[in-house]
Amino acid sequence: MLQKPKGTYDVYGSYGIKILYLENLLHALMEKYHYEYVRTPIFEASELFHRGVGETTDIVSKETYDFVDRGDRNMTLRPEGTAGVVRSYIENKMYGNPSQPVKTWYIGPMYRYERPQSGRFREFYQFGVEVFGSEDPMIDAEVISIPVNFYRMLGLKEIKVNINSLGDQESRNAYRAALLEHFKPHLDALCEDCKTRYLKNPLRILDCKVDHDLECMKNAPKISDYLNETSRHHFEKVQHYLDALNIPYQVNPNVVRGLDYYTHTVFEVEANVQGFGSQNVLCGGGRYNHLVENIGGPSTPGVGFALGFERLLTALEFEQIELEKEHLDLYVIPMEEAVKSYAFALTQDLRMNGFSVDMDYMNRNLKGNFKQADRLNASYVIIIGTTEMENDILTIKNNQTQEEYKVKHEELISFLDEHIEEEHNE
RNA sequence: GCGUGGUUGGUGAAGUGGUUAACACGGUGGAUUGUGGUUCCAUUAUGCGUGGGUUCGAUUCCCACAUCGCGCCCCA
Repeated sequence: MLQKPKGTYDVYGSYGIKILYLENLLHALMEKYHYEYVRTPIFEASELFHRGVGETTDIVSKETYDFVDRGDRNMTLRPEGTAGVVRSYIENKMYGNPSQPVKTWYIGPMYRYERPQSGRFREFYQFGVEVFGSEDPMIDAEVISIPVNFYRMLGLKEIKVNINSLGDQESRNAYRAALLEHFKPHLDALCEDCKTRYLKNPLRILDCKVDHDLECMKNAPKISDYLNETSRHHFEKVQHYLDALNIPYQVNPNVVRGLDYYTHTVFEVEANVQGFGSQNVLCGGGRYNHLVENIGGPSTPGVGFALGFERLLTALEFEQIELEKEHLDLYVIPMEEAVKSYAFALTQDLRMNGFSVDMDYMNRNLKGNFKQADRLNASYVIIIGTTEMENDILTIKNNQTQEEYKVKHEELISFLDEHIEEEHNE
């Protein structure tokens, strides 16, 4: 038996209904926020993902899906959305748009060569947002508000917003130096991973789960003490605007995010779901004022975030939140061979009039057909026998109340408009 | 990449070195119920992840591989 590749999954059945529901919800939400849709290639020149990300590059490249195409070009399946959108922003000269800032959203599959784990796949779907061209802290708050509102709409109650500021380049460098200085005498006490982090990415030591309780972790220097005037001011404004939106948050100095390109605001949204394990961060993002420049564009500030679908759906499951159910307006039952084409044509006609309609294709008996109608969660059932066909009068039954009606064929649409409209309004 | 536990039908699963792979749900057909959602009957895996080995014989033992789960690394 051929199997799907490791770390991938098929979408079908009820999972498909959920995914489409989430996507439609996000689509509608983005229209309200007035962001524009962008779609970039699933593969890009490898170089794109290896630039602007700083010194963790060697690690990052090991976790991407790389391949050489027939023209000997090094290509990489995108591991995230930001780089591609930034590339597109530069290449299409969106910085020249008369309308600024440029606010974009995207949705699609991403690829990382990692060991699959709970809520983590090699092919996974992300939704994200990137805003270019404004340094206003209000934009930071707006971007944070998007996942918060989205999760609220879904009914996730136990969410926690953690924010932090890494400051501008100057602040960040000063802080980094202070961290190195602080941990130097304690190096022996740190775990092996943290020793590596000390060399590669000292900020991430603060994130460590193993050394969490060490004394030298607790009294480590705080980024807030190293923010210069501009950075401090920006961060205060972000909080001010979040307050204005009534979004609860927590300033958490340990939120540092993985990559080096972040400046000023960084944030994560966690789900505090029972039994959800270590993978409880639902989304993350921040401001990147130098990324566009690093990738070869004009100096342009940016803010963005991304959220994963897989982990979100796991969280919704844990919280037992039900999304859309399968629903059908009408189920058509032909009672015998002779009326099948009549029933078939009726089905088609009703579909073109805006109803969701299905019918029996299995030659089931009446009992089996009612069962099928229940399975499909049909609101109404139309039973067609020879009598119905000859008189052109249809037997239609409300599947919940079991009320039965006889309706002339030509009056069917207005009958349904009336009755099914009611259902939708309930 | 490292460690660890799984892999039996449409689903949840029990089980054993030797030909009936339990039970439940679901599916289909039939009977009964005035046109279904009740009850009853029948039927539903020549098959136990893949490949090799041990054996007279393996779904059951051993090895390898694949894959899923959990933890670690990493998390853009």
